[in-house]
Amino acid sequence: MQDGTFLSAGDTAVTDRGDAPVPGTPAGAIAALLDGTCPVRDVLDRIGDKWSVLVITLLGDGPMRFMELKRAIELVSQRMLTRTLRALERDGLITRTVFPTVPPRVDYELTELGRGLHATLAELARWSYAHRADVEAARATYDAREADSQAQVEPESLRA
Amino acid sequence: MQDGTFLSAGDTAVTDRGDAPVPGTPAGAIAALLDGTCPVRDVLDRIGDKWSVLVITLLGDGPMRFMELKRAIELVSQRMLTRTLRALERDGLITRTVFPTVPPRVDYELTELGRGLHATLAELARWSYAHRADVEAARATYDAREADSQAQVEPESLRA
DNA sequence: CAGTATCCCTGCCGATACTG
DNA sequence: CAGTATCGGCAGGGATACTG
Repeated sequence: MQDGTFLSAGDTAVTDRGDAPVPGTPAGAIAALLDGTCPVRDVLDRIGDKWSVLVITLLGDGPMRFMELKRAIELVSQRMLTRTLRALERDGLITRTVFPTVPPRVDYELTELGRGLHATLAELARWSYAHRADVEAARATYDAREADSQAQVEPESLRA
Repeated sequence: MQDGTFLSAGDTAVTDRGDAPVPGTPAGAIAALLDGTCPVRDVLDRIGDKWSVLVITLLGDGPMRFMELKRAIELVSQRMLTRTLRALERDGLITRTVFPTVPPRVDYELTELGRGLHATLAELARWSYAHRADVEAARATYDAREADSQAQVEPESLRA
């Protein structure tokens, strides 16, 4: 299974660019990525949704109960918070502890696995934050060019 | 602006867990994250979509032209490939070079910024791949528990 | 070849109401 | 408090047809 592991996520380090000429393109790995066969896709799907990263981040500072999370995020609907928590629990990233009191109390906490992802996400966040100016500048430049090319087509509306 | 930077992505390293007790919960940072004010959300949105990571990965091995990418991914629609490439270009992650030949030829290539993200994504991919078994096991366990609890409700259908 | 334009459908997600 | 159930909007993304 060490043929076309997506992003060379396998055994060797590939932090920099092309260390291998790439045979023909890892078509197998790509197919796997789309089938849901690829473990990378799983994580991508999880962090791609609107709330998971937020929850993982909040739980990075220790366990919280349902309403604590709800109030902390505040813009999330009850439905989505529940779904998000269930998905994270299913993937073994958080634990769900029910205290059979009345009213009920449920604590959510990162597992060891969850803390690992939390750390990796922090890496990504750090990169994003460090390069926020570059991205913003790139967008400004791009949008300015767009506006210019539009300006050469639209002026007729002023001559009407 | 060093109050509640999301995921502590600011100036200090936080690779491991909670190094600060967290005052009250960084409500401001969370609001910013949802407003689109947060640079982390930008990256999350980008890598959260279906094709961006794939494209960045493929371009990690050098420039490619439109049809090369299309054929490499093969399941992507023309429409979505174009949109993905435009978004990446706008964010300054790739460059688009048009050769005014006939038929036209367009090359896409990672920028310096893009190569940085490529490296960070490789980190994430490596983590995902390294822990794929844990996630799979967690899911199996979870799903088995689910099936069990269902089994105590459903049997009536067998007694009908 | 490298796109743009149009149609359409699925599923994500929010709002609301109800329950143990 | 901590959920589940149901309805509905709308954006992401695919299929197809057309263009420079």
